[in-house]
Amino acid sequence: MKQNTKYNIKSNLKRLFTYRLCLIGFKRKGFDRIFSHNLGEEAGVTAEQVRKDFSFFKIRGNKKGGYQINDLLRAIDEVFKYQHNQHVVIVGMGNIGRALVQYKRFLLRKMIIVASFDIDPSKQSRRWGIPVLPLEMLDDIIKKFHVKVAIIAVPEISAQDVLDRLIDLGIKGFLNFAPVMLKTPENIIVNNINLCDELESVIYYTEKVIE
Amino acid sequence: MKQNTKYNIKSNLKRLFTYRLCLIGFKRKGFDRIFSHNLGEEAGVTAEQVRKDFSFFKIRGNKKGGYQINDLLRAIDEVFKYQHNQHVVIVGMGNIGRALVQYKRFLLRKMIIVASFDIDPSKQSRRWGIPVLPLEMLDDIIKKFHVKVAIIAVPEISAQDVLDRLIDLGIKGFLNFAPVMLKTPENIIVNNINLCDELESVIYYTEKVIE
DNA sequence: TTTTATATGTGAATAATATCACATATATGA
DNA sequence: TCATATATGTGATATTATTCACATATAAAA
Repeated sequence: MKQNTKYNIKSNLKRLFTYRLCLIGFKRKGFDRIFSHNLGEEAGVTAEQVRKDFSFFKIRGNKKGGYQINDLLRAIDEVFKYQHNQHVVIVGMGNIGRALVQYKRFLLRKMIIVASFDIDPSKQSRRWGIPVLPLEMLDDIIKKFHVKVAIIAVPEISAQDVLDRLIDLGIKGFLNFAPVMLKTPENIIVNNINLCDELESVIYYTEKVIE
Repeated sequence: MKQNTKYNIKSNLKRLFTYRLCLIGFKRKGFDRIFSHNLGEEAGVTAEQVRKDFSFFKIRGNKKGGYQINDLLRAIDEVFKYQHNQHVVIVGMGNIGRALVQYKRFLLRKMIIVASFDIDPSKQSRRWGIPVLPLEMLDDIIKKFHVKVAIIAVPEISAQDVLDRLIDLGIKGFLNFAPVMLKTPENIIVNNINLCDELESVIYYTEKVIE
């Protein structure tokens, strides 16, 4: 299995996120135990799929007794190495960037946006809770907070430049909102989110179902 | 192939988006013809994959001559039925909602956010270009603009209620940013975007590569 | 015009993923 | 405590997705 730039989140990992979401829902409803059957139904997969996935990630339940929800959540957190906080920087303070720095949920999962960056001096204030800094300060911040992951929310025209620069400064993983295929060396992870594509595919399938 | 709620974008459709992105890039660089080999390299897949995908979507090239980029782009647009504008509503004017209504790129793909909605009366102004309306007006707008697709950007606690209400009003497809598994009847499409999951999976793979 | 080199398009082969089926362990109730 | 019903965990099987391999068409060159 080649670890490469051109890269999709493995579907079993994706399902693990879904399971977590479902488990949190079940917990909220007062359950503390769950069976693969219930979880599968909620997550939209078969019970066997759930068990196979758990098996893959070395998560084990009790024969006949199912799974303790708290155990499962802890085990899933374990997969994501939840012990320590993760520092993240974000480059580009446009619409998307501003939304993300204010997105509180990252904190609940111990992902901390330590600073944001923009070339536009007029944006360089503390208006949005965390500092908006000039790109010259990337090096300092990345070193100071041991940042390994960055969010790219710049216009597509400058995305490749920003990426190259961040890789030089030691960033290994990217969440990219710019609609371009970024070129990277081996062992650099880029997860692209293309909002247009996401909306468009909804429209595509909606029309497919309707007709 | 069961069309269901619990639902992932087919990977060949996803690749079609990637191809488009690459093609736009090639075009910008001055190319007007492309071979499956080039496109595959750029998109991070094999040339055979490119051809199989095109074949699946009934997109055909010229033996020996490759593909005209403009033809390809037109054919891809055809897959997405690009002739007419698509009206979309968005519910929830928090961080994410506000970013999306200002996101210009939707327009380039003829996806038009015709109105946004929020229960908070203090948000009900025209501050962000399009009107922010109370939810009571959903029915009017959906009828007036023949809306079939909605973006849900409300807190998770109210997402299911909003979804149910929108389904009642005839919405068939959803782009959902609330981190919950929404329950829907058959033939309703929900595409979930979970920003925490996306960032977290970058971190996951980044740590995997590093170690 | 004819030749030739080369890119497409697609069945066949392979690989990856998901489901089935059942042996095993154990929670539950008698 | 013991019997039993039932949920897990996982090899075997089926399905789906990708790659291989090559016949075919044709753009480009002679």
